[in-house]
Order: sequence, then C-alpha cells, then structure tokens
Amino acid sequence: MDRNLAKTYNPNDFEERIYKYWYENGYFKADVNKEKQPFTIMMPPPNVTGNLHMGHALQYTIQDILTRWKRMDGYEALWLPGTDHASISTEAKVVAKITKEGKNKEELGREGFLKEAWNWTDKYHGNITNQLKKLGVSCDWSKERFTLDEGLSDAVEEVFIRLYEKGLIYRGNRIINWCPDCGTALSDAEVEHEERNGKLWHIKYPVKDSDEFIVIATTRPETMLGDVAVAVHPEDNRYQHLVGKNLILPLMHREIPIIQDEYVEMEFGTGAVKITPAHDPNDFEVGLRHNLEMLKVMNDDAAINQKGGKYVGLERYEARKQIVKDLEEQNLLVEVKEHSNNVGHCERCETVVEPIISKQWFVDMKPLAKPAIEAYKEGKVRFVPDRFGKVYMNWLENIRDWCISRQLWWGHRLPVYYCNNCEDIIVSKKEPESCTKCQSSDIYQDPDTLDTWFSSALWPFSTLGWPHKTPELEYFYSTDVMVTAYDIIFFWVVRMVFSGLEHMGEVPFKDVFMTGLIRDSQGRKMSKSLGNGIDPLEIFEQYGADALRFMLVTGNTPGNDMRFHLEKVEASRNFANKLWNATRFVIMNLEDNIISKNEASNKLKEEDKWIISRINNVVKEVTENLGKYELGIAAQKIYDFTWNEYCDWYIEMVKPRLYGKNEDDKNTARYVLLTVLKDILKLLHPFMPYITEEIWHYLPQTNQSLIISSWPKYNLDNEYKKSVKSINFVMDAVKNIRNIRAEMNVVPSKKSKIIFVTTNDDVKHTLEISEGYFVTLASASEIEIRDNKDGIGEDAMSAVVTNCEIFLPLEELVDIDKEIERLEKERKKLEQELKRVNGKLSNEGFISKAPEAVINVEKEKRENYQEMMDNVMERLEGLKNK
RNA sequence: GGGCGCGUAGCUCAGCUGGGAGAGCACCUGCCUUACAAGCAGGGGGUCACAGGUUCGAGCCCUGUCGCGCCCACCA
Repeated sequence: MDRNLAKTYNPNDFEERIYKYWYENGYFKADVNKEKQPFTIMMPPPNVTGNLHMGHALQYTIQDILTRWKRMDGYEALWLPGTDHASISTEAKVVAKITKEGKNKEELGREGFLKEAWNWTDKYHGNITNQLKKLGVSCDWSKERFTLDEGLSDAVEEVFIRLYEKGLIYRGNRIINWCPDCGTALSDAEVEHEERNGKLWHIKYPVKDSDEFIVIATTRPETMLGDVAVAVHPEDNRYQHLVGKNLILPLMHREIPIIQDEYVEMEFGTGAVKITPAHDPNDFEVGLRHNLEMLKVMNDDAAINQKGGKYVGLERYEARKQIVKDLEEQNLLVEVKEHSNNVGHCERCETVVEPIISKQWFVDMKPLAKPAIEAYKEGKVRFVPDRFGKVYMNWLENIRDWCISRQLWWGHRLPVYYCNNCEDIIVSKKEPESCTKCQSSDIYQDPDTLDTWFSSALWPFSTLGWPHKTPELEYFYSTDVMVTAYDIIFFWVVRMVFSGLEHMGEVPFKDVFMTGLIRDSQGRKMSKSLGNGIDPLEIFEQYGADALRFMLVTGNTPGNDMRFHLEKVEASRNFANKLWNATRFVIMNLEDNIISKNEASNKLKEEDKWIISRINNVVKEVTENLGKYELGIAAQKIYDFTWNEYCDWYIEMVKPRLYGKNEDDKNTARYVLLTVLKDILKLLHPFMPYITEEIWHYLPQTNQSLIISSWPKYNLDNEYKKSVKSINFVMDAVKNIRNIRAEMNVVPSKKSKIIFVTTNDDVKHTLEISEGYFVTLASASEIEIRDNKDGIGEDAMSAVVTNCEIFLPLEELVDIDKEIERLEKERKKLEQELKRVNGKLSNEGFISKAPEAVINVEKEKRENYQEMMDNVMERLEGLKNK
C-alpha cells in the first residue's frame, strides 16, 4: 500500500494524468449491451471554433455527474460528444480572417472559401475538445460527431427531401428578417427585440386632384419609397369620403390608392397607414389581401435600389435622413414625435434587421408542431423545473413557418437543383444529370445553405447513424435527458422534439434539465463586450477542475441563474483539501490487512454503528436527490456528512482506539474508517471525479477503478437505532461541555473532572460505555456518574441536556456572576421553547387535528424542556443564595 | 399587451410533498491538539419584501401591493 499522499491537495499534480488513465482504459465507452439498461445523454455540441465558457462548464458538469452516476449504477451510460459547425458564427470569423489577409469571399470563390473554413475548423476543433477534457467529461470520444460530417450531412439531406416530398418544405416569396451585415436571411428565433427610443414621423400624402391630404405616421420613412397604398379602417368616418381616390406619393410622384383594411387601428397615429408590402410583414399581408404590387426598394446590403428614384445607392439610414430633409423642404413633414418601439437585431452581430421580401425556403410548422404539443400534454417530455414547459408550449402554439435557407457558404448546401431551361425544381441528394421535366442538362444547385439549427435539430438521432437503422440507434434512442440552458428552448429543444417525433416516431428525450445562466459577481451577464467573463481554464489552473465543478452545482437549483464568486470556488477547493487530508489520516492508520465485514460485524462499537447507519442514510438520500435532478442538495449532503460527521466526529471518536492497544478495537475502527470513506468517494465521484479517483488508488482493496466501481446501496440489516441515540446524546453532551468551557474561558487543554447526574438507566448505560469520548472530545480528566447532586459545590460549572445534568468542578474559583449570567441566558432560551410548546399543546385545534405523531413529539419536548428548566432554576437559586 | 422568475443572516444562496429558520463566506473569542491554519473549538446575527386570506399550524398554499430581473408579442 502506498501511503505517500502529499500533505496538501494539489490538483495540478494529477488531474491530467487521471483523465488520460480513464481515456486509455476505455472507461468512457458505451456500446450496445443487451444485458444492461441504456442511459443516454447527447452533449449539446459547442461551436467548433468556440471557447469553453462558464455556461458550458455548468452544463457539462451536470451531464457528467448524471453520466458517471448512472455508469456506476449499472447502466450502459452513453454520453455522446460532438461539435457544431455554427454556420453564421464560424463564417463570420473566417470572413474576418481573410479580410485581414486582404482577401474576400468573391475572390476566393466558394471552394476556396470552404477550404479556408475547414482549415479554420480543423485548427480550432482541438481547442474546444481539449478544454472539455480538462473539465473531466466522461463522454465517449469514439462516437464524437460533427454536424457537418458525412453521416450527419446525409441525415440533413434525407430530412430535407422527406419533408419536401411531404409538402412540409416549400419555397416562397415572403417577408423574412434580413441581416444586411451578415448578408443572409434569419429565422424569427435569431432576431432579438429591444425596446429603443425612436421617432414617429407624420407625413402628408396629397390627395390627387384635390387640396386635401392624408397624414400617415411611420417609424421608417425610407420605406415610403416602396409604398403602394395607404390603408384606413373601414369604419373610420374621417376618411370615408376619400376611399377609392388616389394619393400622390411624395418624392416619388407615384399614384397610390386609398384602401380599407381592418388591420388598421383607428386610435393609433392618424389612423392611416402607409402600405409597403415588400418591407413590412403586416403590409405584406395587406398587400396579399388587396392584390397589391410588392415593390422592393432595397438591395441585400440595405441600400436603396433603382426603384428608389433619386435615392438609389444610399444606405438605409442615409436615405432616411435625406428623405426627411426633402419632406421638410416640401412642407410635407407635419411633425416628429418621440416613440419607443421594438427594434429587431441580428442575434449574432446586433445589426438592426430589415424585414424584407425575399425568395427563401421554409418549413411548414403547424403540422410538425401538433405532435410536439401532444407529446408534452401526454407527459412524454418533462421539463425540470416544469415552469419551462409553458415557454415551450407558448412557442409551439404560436408557431410560424421556419425560414431555413441562409445566404452563406459554410453549412449544409440545399439539396436543391434548378433547371435553367424550364425552371423546374429538383430535390435530390445527388446532382441530376438532366432536368426530370424537360431533359435539359442546364442545371445548377441552389447556392444557399441551411440554418445551423436544421442539423442540430436532428442531433439526438443523426449522431447514432440515422437514417440507417443501426443497432446503436435502436438501443440508445430515445435519450434520457437533455441538459441545456433555458435561452435555447426555441432554437433547439423545440426543434429536436418535433424532429424526433417526425423522423423517429418517438420523443428525443424524456426530460429536459434547464440550467440557469452563470453571471458575474454583480449579477451581470458574462459577455465579451463587457469583458467580465471568467475563463474556466484559469480556474482549473488555480483551484482544479473538481473545485469548479463542485462550486457550480452547490447552492444552485435548476433553471435559476447563479452569480460567480471566487470565494465559492475556494470553499469547494477547501472541501477537496479536507477530503484529501481525511484520507491521509485514514491511510496513516491502516494496516495492510483489513478485516472482513463479517469479522467486524460483531465487534462494532457505538460510534461505528452510528456512522454506518448515517452513511447508509446519506446514500439513500443522495441517490433519491440525484434521481430528482436535485444535484445541489445531493452535493450539500455529501459535503455535510463528510466534513461534519465523518471528519469532525467519527474520526475524532475513533482516535483513542487507533492509538490504543486493543487489536480488535483497532481493526474494527480501521475497517469502518475505510468502508465509510470508500462510500464517500463513490458518492462524491460524479461531482469531483479527479480527486476521488486519485485517492481511491491509495486505498487497499481497490483493484478496480473508481469510475467503474458500483454505486453504493442502502444496506442496513440493523438500523442501530440505540447506537444512534447514544451517540447523539454524547454529541449533545460534548457540545454542551465545550460550550460552557469556552464561555467561561476555560482553555480546552485544561483537563477537569466531569460529573454526570442522572437517574435514567439508558443514559447511565450510554455514559458508562462512553467515558473515552469525554476524555478526548471534552477534555475530561475523569468522569463520574451518579444519581444525585450531593456534595457538588456551587462553584462548579453546569449544563443540562436531556435526562442529565453535567457538572464541571474546577479547582480555581469560577466567576459566580458570570455563571449566573450564563444560566440566565439558558433559562431564557428554555422559557421561550416552553412557551412555544405549551402554546401548541394547549391549543385545542392542534390537539384534535394534528397527526398523533406530531403531537407526541411536542409532548416529549415539553417534558424534556420542563426537566431542564427545573434543573437550571434550582442551580440558579443555589448560586444566588451563596 | 401577455407570460415567468426573484425578494430568507452583513454578502452569495439552499430550504424536497405546510409541523421547532440553514450553509458557505464575512464578523467576534480561544487554540499551530502528530490528517488538515485551505484547519480545530465556541459565539453573535434573520418581523423569511409588505398586506390580507386558507389552516390546529405558513418561508412554503391562495389573493393583492411594492421593488428587481427575464422571456414572448407584426399597433404602423
């Protein structure tokens, strides 16, 4: 046995070594195994070119905890890792890189650009995965996937074709969110709305052949270049006489009709709305109803196009300025009001998005949403905490079609071909040689790629080989739990659910564990622009991965945000150090031979039985908490048990035996120390995998690695209730003695005689077998047990516990006034307790309605308190009369 | 305009199905006791935001108020 454990915990000495050890032994691997139940988690794939941040650290720690627990608990636990190509984000980074090198996309061409992108991806892929490994993730790297790899691309094309053939994917000219900076269409989910102070411009539109005019209000004057009508409410009397007449669109001098539509709110603005179908979603609908022209006046870079008359070429805000100026000069600007409205921004680059008509590909969502709604209602998908189910349902019930085409190069190219001759659309995995309709060979592929989330929506099954019916797919799908942050419900969770239902006929996961966000110490979101992000890697360096992991789950509850404080990491690190040193103590006191459970069982002392009973209960509770995803509570319980009960009490109680001469006593203590420590290491392993595995190998009888050892089970043939009660009594007495010594300023090293006065036989018995505890834990020089107080001087210090009075006669004089003061404090406390208990017990409602067990507990308390009170009072009187 | 969360010790937060208010850090006192000063022992500190209600009993359930935060939404 190697006893050479370093004096202080230093995670950098072993974390990397341990990870390599697990990896090389293949402990992370999971394969189809009909003898075992599968447990599956799909890792939310981080961006392939991204860096590990605190949010990742939290999510992956949780997934790792669940995976390690289930693996130990006898499941075939698969945690499948991978990365996401993150089309828009990666493309932007690559564009930035080539721009720096003086190149641009057009120059490089599609192929050249993709080559750059792959190089970039290959370069950074190792970065993120190495960072993950430092965290200690026990995922099966042999099954790692990338959303753009061959298999997943095949799945993407398969899904596209199936949905197209089912009529659920279509191509259409519709209003979409356009990011002029990224140069692509976006889905609704990729637009972030922000309340901004803007202006509401009131503009005169003259009625043709008349002196009259209508005043319209707009927040985006530049779009007037594309106006094709002005709408008023059918019941608006102000405008009745003008309906059917035409207006002259200022600046453009076009004639546009005045139409009626119920979409107009009479109360807002002037009750007249300019209609620009090509640049506003509502106007688009109005345009459809009234068969209006869709006049697009902007290019893809949001500059005014040829349709915009003299404003051609102006950037949108330049155009706005110029237009407002011109209107002013022509006396057509009536007023400008302050107006706060919601402006959509590109989620990635924060540019204001432009609603614009565009020919894009869409997924018809209603038919797909329906089963996803039902699955939730039937309880097939559960959210933890369940309030997020509402968010999920709300989104699905108000679903709109999903724009999936992106004007980007980095991503899955649409499996769509067009015939230049007859304009037919051919959807196919392979490029067709000729048009299926007209046989022309003049065919080209759609240049667009798919929304990144189109591929991640398939992640739970595409990673297992779908569309092929692989044994892995059969065995591991559907997965058990999806762990991700709540801000990604729409992007991803919803889409995985309907995709799983559509293509696999089964939900992709049973539970969705929602994590909160990690904020900085002031509660702000961590962000690059604020520069307040904390790099997990720096924390690993300084405190170790275990400390960060433990910190992230303790005091945290699912779905709630958490502030990051270095002190909390420090506290976790200190706990690791505590465990380290407790182990050092155990190892120092072990012999090579450890007796068997059977040998030990009939030699167990009170404290042994107590700690065995306690660890079993902790095992039971922690397992239950894990099953309910209460990781924070589970971690807290392990922490408390380890530090308070095992270290502070059990180890201290057992010291005299270890240093004594009775071999049986020694061996039993060694046996219990070791078995309880092993259970602690097992319980703690999912949370702090490195230190527990490292320590484990220093202990005897640990041939197998901890990571694949078996999860402890509650296993008590005897509950040891009597021993638990005795030890609780001893602890209570010791605490009381320590307390009076400290309060009376008696130094702990000062030994003194302790007299216990009791008439209770159980207490007497406990005391008789507990003498040793008081010697070591309460600095007793000797103890005496009696049933009366005769002859005990008033100048002794005293304390009362249940069924017993404790006296410490001191040689020096005790400060009697101080002792009185202390006892008065005690009396007050008891008075309060008695008042509370008596109040309850004299309440008729309580007596008649509360459960009997609750009443009995209260009655017992009253008896105890009363007895203690009597003793304190007697003592006080004695002192005062002196 | 809808929906949600939070408000508990000086700070950061736990508190599971209602049954005597907890932890870590900070603070005060005493200890380098041969596992650990990243430690040991002891202590102080809370009207559980506020107001009602249900209940024998409320931090927890219901209603309302105030404060902070988040999400969703096509009134130009």
